[in-house]
Amino acid sequence: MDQDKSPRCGSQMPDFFSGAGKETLAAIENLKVNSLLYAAEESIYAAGSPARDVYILNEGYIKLIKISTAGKNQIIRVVKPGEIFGFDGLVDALYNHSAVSLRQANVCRIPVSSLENLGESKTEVERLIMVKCIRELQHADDRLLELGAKRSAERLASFLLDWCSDTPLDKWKPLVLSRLEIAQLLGVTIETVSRLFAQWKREAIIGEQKQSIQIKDADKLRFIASSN
Amino acid sequence: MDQDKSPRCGSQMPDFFSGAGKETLAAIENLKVNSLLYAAEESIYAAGSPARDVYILNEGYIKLIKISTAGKNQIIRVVKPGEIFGFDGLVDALYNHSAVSLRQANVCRIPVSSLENLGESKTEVERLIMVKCIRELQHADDRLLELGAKRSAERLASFLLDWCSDTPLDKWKPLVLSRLEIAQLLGVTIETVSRLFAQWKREAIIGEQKQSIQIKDADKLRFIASSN
DNA sequence: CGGCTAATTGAGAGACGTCAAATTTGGTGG
DNA sequence: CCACCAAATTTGACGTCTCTCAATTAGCCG
Repeated sequence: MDQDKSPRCGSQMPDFFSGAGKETLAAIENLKVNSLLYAAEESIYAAGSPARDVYILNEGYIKLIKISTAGKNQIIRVVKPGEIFGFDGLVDALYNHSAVSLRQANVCRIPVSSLENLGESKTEVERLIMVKCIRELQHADDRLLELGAKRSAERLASFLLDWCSDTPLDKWKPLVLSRLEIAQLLGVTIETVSRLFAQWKREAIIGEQKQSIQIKDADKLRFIASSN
Repeated sequence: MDQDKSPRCGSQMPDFFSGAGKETLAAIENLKVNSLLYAAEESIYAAGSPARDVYILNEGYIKLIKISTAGKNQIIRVVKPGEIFGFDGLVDALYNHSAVSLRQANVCRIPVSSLENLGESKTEVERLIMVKCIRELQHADDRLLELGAKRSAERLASFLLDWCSDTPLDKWKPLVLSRLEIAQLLGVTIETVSRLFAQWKREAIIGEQKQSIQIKDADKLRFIASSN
């Protein structure tokens, strides 16, 4: 797993650092961090294990999950290409959640220790991480509102709108998540998700084919997303 | 509101900076930021308004809230003394949530612009904020699990355990939140909270007197918090 | 074409929300 | 210090959304 012939970060500098200055880019480049390939459903790190590395997702999708003492899975967040994740190690000894690949994924693994030794560039990297953290915190705020104050139809509708927000209305958008995973993300059951999908397909609000979805009636979906 | 005779930050350096070096402390001191006094239920900033300042809570409690399009309130987080909050302005133009004092509160207001002009110390402040952000993100992870995967009794039980975690079992801990606010924090109704309180008081799991609570049977409460 | 998993669909139960009324609490002024 | 009022909390009865359990169907891979 560790030694594979995938290109190292240098040859495909992660999006995450796109805002960094020249010297920082060079410093990162110098780390010669290898990128790793994960198949679907592989564990990248587990909650409670030593948080030695920070990760950047080059390609594919990752889910960050937590499991309740009662054994229920909750998907905290879906990581998209270009994003950094797993930075608990900058503050704590252990990861606070688990990371699992949704499908084949290509990630850069950067040891926390090498970030600490970046010298001049360290502060810029910390600034980038601070910025990313603030954004993620805003996203977490939004999700807390979803889970705390909305019904299942509203949650699913806003999820679909958000998921397809980068896709033209007449295009198909790959739905990387299974029904179960959507359920675990939204804090509902798989049956509830399935029933809403079925209903909305009948009502021609959305379409689905071959793991891809399309929003056919965005207005109606937006109405559902925000109507008690 | 702006001009009040409360001491400025300098005379009571906020806890948040306690980890900072000498020079940074001096630089912050130099900002001569005034502290502000808020009565209960006053707005400190509103979601969607220009995020010009960062705040540090010296004394009292603040709730960060969001309101859904359907009009439901969700408490995102309760800010405790020594914590920084409202740092959206470091990244975005607008606040992503609203901040309201729970009771009388004393806060330091620091313009984002003055943080930008800290010179040498800027990077250390950014690092402190990064650290705080990562911690808050971990806390948000935990709350997403609560709201997404747990029943009302489990949510309330873990909230009480968390709220009282700094208090000896035989001491009374002031409960700053009303029933309504607890409900808005946990994503349930006020009636549900009230019923659980009543039941647990009957069963001598908790006690309550004059806005303060006490956990009488921590084991039982922990069991409830983690048992489906 | 079988065999396996994922997804759908139905029926029934239960947790929680909603609505309404009763009770307590806290604050105010006499 | 007490009476009084408004707001907060409690309690009950009822409805409903969502979960649970179970059976069926669809989709996919060898």
